[in-house]
Amino acid sequence: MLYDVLRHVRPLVLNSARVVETSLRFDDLTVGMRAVLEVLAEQGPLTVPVIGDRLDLARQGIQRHVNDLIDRGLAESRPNPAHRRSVLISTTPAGAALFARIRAGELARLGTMAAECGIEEITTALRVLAALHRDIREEAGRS
Amino acid sequence: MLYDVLRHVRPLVLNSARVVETSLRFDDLTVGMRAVLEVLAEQGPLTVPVIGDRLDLARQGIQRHVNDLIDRGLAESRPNPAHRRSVLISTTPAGAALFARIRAGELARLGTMAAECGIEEITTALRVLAALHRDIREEAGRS
DNA sequence: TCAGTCATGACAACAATGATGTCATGCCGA
DNA sequence: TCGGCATGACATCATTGTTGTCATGACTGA
Repeated sequence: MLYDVLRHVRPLVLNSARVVETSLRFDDLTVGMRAVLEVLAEQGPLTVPVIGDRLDLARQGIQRHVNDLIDRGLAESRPNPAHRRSVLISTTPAGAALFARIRAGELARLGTMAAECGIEEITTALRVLAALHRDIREEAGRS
Repeated sequence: MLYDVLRHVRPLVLNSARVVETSLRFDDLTVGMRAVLEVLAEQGPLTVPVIGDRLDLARQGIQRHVNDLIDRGLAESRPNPAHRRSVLISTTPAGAALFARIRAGELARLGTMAAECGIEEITTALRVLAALHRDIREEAGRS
């Protein structure tokens, strides 16, 4: 049963990435940059390794996305009072505004989907996914 | 709410791919080859374009995985009675046996996960994911 | 204080994979 | 029969996750 859940999520991620990507292309963004922008917009200034933890990705790849965002003026680095080398990354006003617009568009599209599912069903799905994610994440960490 | 579902599935896919990949590395397989092998093992002989439809991927990429599988003796092509050029791809006995072993291992690992979720909750999650997948797939197809 | 260890940024190389384009050829419907 | 389409085969490219390296700052324990 969980096996069928996992079988569904891969094409789901693929297709949602495609949908998101076509919208993003207009703004010259990639899905990776969008993911980093989301974390920055929601969780305030963070260091690159911390962003990697949030997204379950290595810091090296995050660094690329952050550099790309800075090049586009969507993110900026500020001094980290707790660490001289490890700077804090945050969105610029332009980056925050862009991500707000992107998310609004995505929410509008999502609003029409899975219409037959009630809020309690979606909540249940979210809980199952969170539990599965937690345990698979732990299993992945063992390697 | 659906937004939070989508936010969970991406790292979930990433981490499950990592877990699966470490097991697969032992057999010199990639996740792409494993995905094709799964479709072949479950849905009998199929043409390359049909496999692509099942996985929501372009036939060109599938062709690479199929060629790799054939190189390893895990899949083979047989004449297609309905089409002279478009051959049918099927698993070899070795391929079927390998995938059965792989899946057994994966199921064993999955058995310990999301233990606090009941069968009806997982069923609900599956239904929500299927509905979301269906609508996002349609949205992706429009581009 | 000092030495060893770790975290971090910066940079590089690589592999997997999905996207895209092309071309020749077989298939199918008008 | 002819034109459009599907298919295999081949090629190229971009994204992205992985891995390794190195210098430097931070931290910990003796």
